[in-house]
Amino acid sequence: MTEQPMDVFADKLDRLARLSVDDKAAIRSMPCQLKTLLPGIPLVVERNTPQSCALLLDGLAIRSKYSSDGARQIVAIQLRGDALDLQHLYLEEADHSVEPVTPVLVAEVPRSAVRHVAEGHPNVMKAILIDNLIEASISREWLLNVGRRSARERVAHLICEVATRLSETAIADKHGFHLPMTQDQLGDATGLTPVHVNRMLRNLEAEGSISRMRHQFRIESWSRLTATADFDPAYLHRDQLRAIG
Amino acid sequence: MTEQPMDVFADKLDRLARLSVDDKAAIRSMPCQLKTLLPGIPLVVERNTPQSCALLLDGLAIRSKYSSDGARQIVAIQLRGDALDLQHLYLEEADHSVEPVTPVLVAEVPRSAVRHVAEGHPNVMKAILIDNLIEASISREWLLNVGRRSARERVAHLICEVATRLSETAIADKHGFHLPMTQDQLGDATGLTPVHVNRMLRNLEAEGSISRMRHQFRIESWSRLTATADFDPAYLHRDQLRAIG
DNA sequence: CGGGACTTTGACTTCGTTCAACCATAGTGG
DNA sequence: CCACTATGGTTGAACGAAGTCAAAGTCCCG
Repeated sequence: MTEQPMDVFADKLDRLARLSVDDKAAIRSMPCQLKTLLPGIPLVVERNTPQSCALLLDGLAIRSKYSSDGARQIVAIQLRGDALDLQHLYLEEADHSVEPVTPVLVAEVPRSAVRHVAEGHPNVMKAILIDNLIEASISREWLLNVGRRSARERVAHLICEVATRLSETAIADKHGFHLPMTQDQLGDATGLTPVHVNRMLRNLEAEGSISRMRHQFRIESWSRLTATADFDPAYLHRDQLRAIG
Repeated sequence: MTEQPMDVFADKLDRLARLSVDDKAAIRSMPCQLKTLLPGIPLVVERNTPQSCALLLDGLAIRSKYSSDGARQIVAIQLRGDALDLQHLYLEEADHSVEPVTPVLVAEVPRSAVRHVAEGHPNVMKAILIDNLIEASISREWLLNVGRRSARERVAHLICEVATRLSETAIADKHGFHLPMTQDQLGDATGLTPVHVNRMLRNLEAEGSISRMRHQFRIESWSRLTATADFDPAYLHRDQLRAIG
């Protein structure tokens, strides 16, 4: 993390929509505050009005919603480099919560600053729009996953997605990566119980698709895993991203 | 429909983010083509590159995704006044399909025209962003619905959502509205089989929450229905919309 | 080295699915 | 005007995938 945090943000948005030198300068000039947050300390709380946007510099976070009887549904997983609260940039009330899964390092920018830069720089607004379009595409795929796939397929699909997204940021190649989520959390992401997630993981291990050691995953057969997961990465719209340069 | 189609579009976006006279004029000047499409003729096909954005002037449409074994998940329901393809404005490949449920009347605008206006008019871009933010919030709620609620709750929740959204456009009050979806489609929207949807509908009727005649629904007890549905309309972000005037 | 959080396993239950038959309604062509 | 057909809705019985409950087992951290 030798780079300035706002450089990371500028680069991220630049990959979504080509930014001018001026656009990038505006982003870099935004005030930001580095924070480390621990699991249990939410970044955004459902029904509150968020006052800042955070960029996830390190660690793992989840977006979640709760039903009135306390059941949790995880609606997205956020990895290093993801923007954590562009979702609420123009909404008064947060419709879901964001919380760390591991200790996270974030750069917090006042919402007003992001709005100001976005409104004065069409390319920035456009990049934020595209970021949201991709996030929305991912939640539609999750809807298909949870609504129409079997338990086995669901967990395999989640593993495929995380492996693919992590491999972009070079934190993992497709053959080994760290996913520090508990089986309880994996269940809340897939609409299953933790007990059943466990059975499906062991099942995927038994058939030789993956192997695990603690939270370290290893893909033993990408082709078999994607086949059982019905995984097609088109919904991630990775082609949309310009190469990191 | 005495109004010009692009006036409807301008008004819609104006309710999401205050537009200037100039912004609205730009929208009105976009070329558009009225079309009537019948069920079975999709507006957008997954994996294609959409060349236009459509505004739904009348009728009912759905967004859907298919798993490789042919199962369908409906990921959104589009009502009169909804924009049908702002989702793909800046994405090369459609990640889901859009198809009519009833005959629909749409106004199609070339994608390039929408992009051009949006890029020259920050408020328009902002309105499009907000539209997408709200759509994304709805799919997160659907994820909670499908992932964590019982069959009864799911169908009750869907009915609450449609009733609420329809009541905004004054097509329905909360006590009676037309929802021309088959039980098969309701199942694909809730992650259930049509047979079970039927049982749940009859169940909701039996307890006196709703009544039906063909596809005409009537809410007999809004409080009971919302209670069984665990329905809280906050996720629709209706407060975000400026009044129609 | 003791305690708490997480994982694993087994036995049993349940919610929703599947399969299959039957009914209702609307549209069609003779 | 009425059979004929198609599509969608309704119901029941049997089945099965995933949930629930409970008890061990494992790992980490203080």
